[in-house]
Amino acid sequence: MPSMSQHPFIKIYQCLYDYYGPQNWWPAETPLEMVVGAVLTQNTNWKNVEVAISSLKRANLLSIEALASVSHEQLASCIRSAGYYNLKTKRLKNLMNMLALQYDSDLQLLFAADPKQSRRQLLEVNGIGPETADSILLYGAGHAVFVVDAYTHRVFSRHLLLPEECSYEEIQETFSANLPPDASLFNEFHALIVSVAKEFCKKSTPLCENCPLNGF
DNA sequence: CACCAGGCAAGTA
DNA sequence: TACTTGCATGGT
Repeated sequence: MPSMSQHPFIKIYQCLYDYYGPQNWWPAETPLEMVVGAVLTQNTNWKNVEVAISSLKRANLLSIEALASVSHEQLASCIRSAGYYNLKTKRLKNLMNMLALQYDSDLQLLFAADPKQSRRQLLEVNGIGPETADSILLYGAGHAVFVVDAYTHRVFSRHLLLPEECSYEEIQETFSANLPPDASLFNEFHALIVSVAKEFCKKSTPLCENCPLNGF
């Protein structure tokens, strides 16, 4: 029988899952909504993103074609609440244009392609970095790609499970090497890390008092 | 008032 | 290559 100790981070995952239960990410009604949300939530509170997505729905702009063709001004005003709205307007349009050109405006073609190829294509878009690309691959396409974010680094470095100084790829590789490659597991784990970071591992509170991860 | 939030790219030396 | 800065709203 395969030993669980082949995958040391499983115990951390189970600890968080026992504490919080399933998180049911990504919070989106459609694949495109997920993709748009991934751009809008860059360095931004999710609550502000929800308002922006509602605004996009109301304006009937949640299609690749509409987002690509709408004026900069109208799109920017719709997503104003998500912050960096001029920047994110360009980023959304860059991404929609790539999807139109490279994937015939069909997200399913992007999702069905080899994840390494999809990732390269996404990273070529100005405004799409590793976290946004990997979020789309995991939560949109359902590929077993571990998503790293500021919370991941803070929680794991504070609990001495990762060094303070390490790159995105190093963190991602650490998780991949210490977990079975299971998209559902990666999905829940990332969302659970966000939950525990918000409750116990805040930037302003250097000590993670009563954190369920104390002891690892 | 200061600080923070599910990043990323461009500028500088 | 390694640091720094701009981007911006809304909640605590």
